[in-house]
Amino acid sequence: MLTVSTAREALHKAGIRITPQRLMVVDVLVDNRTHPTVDQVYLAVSKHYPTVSLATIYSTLSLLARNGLILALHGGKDGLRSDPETTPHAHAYCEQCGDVYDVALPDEPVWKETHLSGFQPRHTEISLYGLCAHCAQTTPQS
Amino acid sequence: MLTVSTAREALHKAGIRITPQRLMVVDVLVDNRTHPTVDQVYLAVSKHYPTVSLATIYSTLSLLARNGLILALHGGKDGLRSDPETTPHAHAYCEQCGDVYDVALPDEPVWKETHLSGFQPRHTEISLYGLCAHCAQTTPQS
DNA sequence: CTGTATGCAAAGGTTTTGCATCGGG
DNA sequence: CCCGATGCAAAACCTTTGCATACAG
Repeated sequence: MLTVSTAREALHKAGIRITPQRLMVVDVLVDNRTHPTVDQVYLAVSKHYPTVSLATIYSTLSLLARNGLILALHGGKDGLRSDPETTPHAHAYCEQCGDVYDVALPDEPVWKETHLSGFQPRHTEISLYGLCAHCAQTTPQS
Repeated sequence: MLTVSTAREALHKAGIRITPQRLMVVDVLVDNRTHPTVDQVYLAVSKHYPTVSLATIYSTLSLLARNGLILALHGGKDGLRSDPETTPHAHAYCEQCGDVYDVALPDEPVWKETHLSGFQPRHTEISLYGLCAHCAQTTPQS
């Protein structure tokens, strides 16, 4: 799980500059299980650092993702979301309310190595689309 | 696997009008294993139906997806792609050349029912990001 | 000091929308 | 015939880019 010190360390080791903006983005994501959109991260950082720009948020998120510190989620329709939990798990997107939930995976690998035919995966994204428990009640059947 | 007649039947059963544009989109996707982007579908349909509009392609693809006739893939960076093969399988996106490959899955379900905590999945998308066999050679390591 | 990161604004690309017209059932 | 589908264009949206300035190391 992401922490400010591990992020500091990892970025330093990769020869990447530690800036207050980057630390602020990390700080917003630490222990954050809400899978925030880029805009939500931007707003949260803005509160403590009002002059930050959206472009910096994008660049920082992609930097953190490239260095394996966070995951980039492409499932929803609100654009990119971020997840500080990088251990394997799936994400459930509610098509009604838009919320995103974590879903645990079995320990066995999901796909067969022999079926990759030479493809070398770097990261995986498993997305479930449907209705969350709450919306399934209020919207019985579509 | 999608065919023109199954599509006709399914749309008719759902009380949805059969239009030449819609049939043309289906026709482009039948037996198509290239995971075409929206634009590629548009161009292919345009060849036989020059007055078709991009908006119609979007609406038709979303219609077919809503009715379970095709899958919508959100993995790549070229926007939405379509897949007429709706049985469970994963997709491998090459970050170098952008090509999309099919990956077979084991027969066992991927996630634990008990971990869905009430979420009702309607469809699933499993995306692998990395380098395809060809690009892995030419671009040894990043 | 030096070169990278930032902020700003503008551009880029994809997808959606509004509305008049067309045409399938 | 009628209501949904289409085509067109504009709008909305998310994300990237270019460039001058600021600042981390």
